[in-house]
Amino acid sequence: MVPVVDTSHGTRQRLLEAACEAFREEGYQVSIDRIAARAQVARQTLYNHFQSKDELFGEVVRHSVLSVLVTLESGEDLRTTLVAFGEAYRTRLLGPNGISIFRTMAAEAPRFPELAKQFFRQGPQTTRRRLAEYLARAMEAGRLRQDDPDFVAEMLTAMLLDFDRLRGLIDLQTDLLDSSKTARVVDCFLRAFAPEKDAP
Amino acid sequence: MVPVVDTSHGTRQRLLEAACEAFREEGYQVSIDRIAARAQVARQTLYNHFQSKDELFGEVVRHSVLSVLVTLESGEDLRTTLVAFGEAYRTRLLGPNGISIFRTMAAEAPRFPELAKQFFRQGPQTTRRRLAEYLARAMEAGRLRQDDPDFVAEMLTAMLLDFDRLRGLIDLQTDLLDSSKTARVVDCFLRAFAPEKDAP
DNA sequence: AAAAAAGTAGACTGGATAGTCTAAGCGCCA
DNA sequence: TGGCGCTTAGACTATCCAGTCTACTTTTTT
Repeated sequence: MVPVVDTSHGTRQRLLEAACEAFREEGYQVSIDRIAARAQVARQTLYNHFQSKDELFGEVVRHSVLSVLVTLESGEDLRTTLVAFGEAYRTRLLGPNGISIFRTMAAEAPRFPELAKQFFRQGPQTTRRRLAEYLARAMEAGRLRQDDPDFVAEMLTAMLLDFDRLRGLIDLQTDLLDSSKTARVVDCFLRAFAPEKDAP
Repeated sequence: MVPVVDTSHGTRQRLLEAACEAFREEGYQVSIDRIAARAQVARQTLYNHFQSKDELFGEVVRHSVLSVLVTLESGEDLRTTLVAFGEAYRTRLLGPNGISIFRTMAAEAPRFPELAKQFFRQGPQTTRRRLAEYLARAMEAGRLRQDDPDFVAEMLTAMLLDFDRLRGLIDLQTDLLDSSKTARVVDCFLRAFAPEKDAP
C-alpha cells in the first residue's frame, strides 16, 4: 500500500519539519526524544536519518534560513518598491519564525560558529546585497544620493527592524506589525538619502 | 584579621562577579560548580547566599543592565551631542559585554519572561526615553523637524547598531568599532530629520 | 513468498547537573 | 578557652539526556 503523503523521503521530511518546529519553540536544548515524538517516529529512526543532534540542527538551520529571505521586486517607483520590500521584510523577520530563528542563532552562535557564519552569509548578508544592488541602480539613475550602497542598505534594514525585533525577542507578543510604520520609515529613509539638490 | 578587600558582603560580591563573568562567557547553562570554582568558593557557600541558580541569574541580569546604560550629555551643538552619544552607545553595546548580555537575554527570554521585561524596560527603553526627551527639546528649539520623539529615537539607535550587532553576535570579532561610522550615521539622521525648510 | 530495507519499543551506558546533607575546619569575639 | 557563624569538601539524590544496542515488526522489493 502506498502511503498517503510520503515520497521516498517521507520520514526524513517529517523529521525535519518536526525538528524545525521543535527547535523554533524550545531552542537547541529540546531533547531528541521530543523531536522524535513530535514526528511520531521512534528515536532510532531519527538516528537512521541523521548522525547526531548537531547534524539535524545544522540541516534545520540551513533550511530555515531560506524561509526568511526576502525578494525585492523592483517596480517603476522607488518609494513603492521600498515600501513593498519593507513590508515583506518586516513581516518575515518580525513574525514568529523570524524571531525564533534570530533568537536561536544568537544563542547558539558560540557553539556553532561555522553554522552561524553560514547563516549570516545566506540570510542577512544576501538580503543586504540584493537591496544594495537595487539602491546602487537607483543612485545611478539619480533617484538617490551617491553613497556606499552597502551602508545605505544597512541603514534602511536597521530602521525597519531594530527596536521592534528587540520587542519581539523580549515581549513575546504585541502588535509588532503596525503596517503604517513601514511607510514612515521609508519616508525618513528617502529624506536622508534624497539626491543632493544643489550639486556644486 | 580583616580581609584585604572584603566588606561584610565580600563573599557575596565575589560570587556575583564570578557569576557575571561566567554567565557572560557561557550563557545561562554554565554550571553552578563552575561559578563556584571561579569565585574560589565551595558550592554550598553559593547556596548560602542565593536560594537557587535562577535567583543568582536574576541578580546578575539586574546588575548587568546598568552596565550598558548610556548617559546623554547635552552640549551646545546638536550634532556634537549626538555623535558623542552615538560613540558611547556603540562602544557599550557592541563591546563584549553588550553583545553577551544581548545574546543571553535573547536566548533566555522565553524562560524568564518577567526578568526579560525588566531588562527591556531598564535597558533599551530607558535609553530610548532619555534620547527621546533630548530630541523633543531639539524639536521645540527648531533644530529638528517635528515628529514623534520616540519614533525618531528608535530610528537613530537602530541606525547606530542593528547590523553591527548582528555581526557581533555571529562573527565573534572583527573591528565593529569603526568610529567614523558614528558620524556618518548621525549625518544621515540629521538629513532625515532636519527641520522642514519650506513650511507651507 | 522470501529477502531486504525501514521502522519500533525499550533497555542500557555514560555523563552532566541542580540542589541537599553531613561532618569537619577556620577565624573571630567574648 | 570556648562558642558562634561562615566556609569547606565531597558524598549523595534525583533527574535528564545523547547516543547505542537488541530483538521484534512492518513495509517494500524482487
